[in-house]
Amino acid sequence: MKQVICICGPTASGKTGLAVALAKRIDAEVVSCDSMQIYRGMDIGTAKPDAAEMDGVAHHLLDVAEPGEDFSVSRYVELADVAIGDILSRSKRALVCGGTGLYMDSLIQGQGFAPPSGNGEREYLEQVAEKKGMQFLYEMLQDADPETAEKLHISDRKRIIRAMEVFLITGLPLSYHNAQSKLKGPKYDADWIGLSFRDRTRLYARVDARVDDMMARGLEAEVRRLLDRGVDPKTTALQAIGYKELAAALQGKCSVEDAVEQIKQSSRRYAKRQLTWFRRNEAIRWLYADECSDLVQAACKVLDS
RNA sequence: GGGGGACUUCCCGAGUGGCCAAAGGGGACAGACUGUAAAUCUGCUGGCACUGCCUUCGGUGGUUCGAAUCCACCUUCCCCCA
Repeated sequence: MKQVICICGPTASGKTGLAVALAKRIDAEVVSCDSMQIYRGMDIGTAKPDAAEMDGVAHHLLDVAEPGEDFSVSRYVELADVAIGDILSRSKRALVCGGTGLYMDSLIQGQGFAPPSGNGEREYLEQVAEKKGMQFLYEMLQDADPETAEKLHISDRKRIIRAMEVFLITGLPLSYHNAQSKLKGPKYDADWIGLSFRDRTRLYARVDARVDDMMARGLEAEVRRLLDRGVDPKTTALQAIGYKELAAALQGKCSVEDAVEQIKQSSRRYAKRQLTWFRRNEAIRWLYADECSDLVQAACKVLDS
């Protein structure tokens, strides 16, 4: 099985720096695993590494889509598979690094995804939800896929719609697809390294400081550029933290100062959610930046063990 | 110096005699998550020996069977007149 290294953890924990340093040490290339760094023109707010930070280490899966373009986990997995294949074919090691847990897990597990709709199934389901209400839609799912329905809360509109969509498109329940996918087992043999802080307040302080830094480096102008270019504020890319808040400020909905506070808070909560996601992965060997003086060495130790 | 107003659980903020450990919102914390994921959804938030008890609504002292709610005085803050 193909061998990869995964570096994950909450935002602002220092993943990028560790990945670059480790890559240089073990002759690896980095495969970014970040749902927002894929967009071109979104650099400051996504903390996308620049040439200096990359320090000569090749990075993949950055700038592969236009803001406004549809993107998804399955597309990410496709592209990342290609990138990893390419890296390994050149006898280098692949270092998957990022904070988008769903993308990373899907990639490593080789998660199969139901085919795209295309026939208006989602639109139809949106309408059902609108006109008949969630209770009705939820009952539809209970009939179609009781197993999934049981796991979902009735307020979980997005997932209920998706589960029903899969059923309408394939005629089979989502739970069945997932079970099938699981049977195949993981696609990669991954060494998992998690990077975090033992003291959460330290992590949050870093998050806040980084937001101030982003503002100092021109995040506001970056957001304005996207809006001027005609990128729809409702698009997925502009739902990114830092972008949605400043877009609102630029549209006069709040002050820039308020937006900045909002960004810090959203970022902290995001970090918290990432921690929740990764914590359930028992394969992760955690490194704590606030109690480890040489993270690269610690990471190498994990890889050797 | 005189007059008026405010002080509620981490924050904002409801509550004007029992149905109040105290609405609602925020934050924090915890969890979920499989083609929008930096998105979306859920739970929880005084203490405990927890179908009950204890401590809490600026402080002290009263009234009352019973007070966050009424009275007196005091602290702090705000506004107005001087």
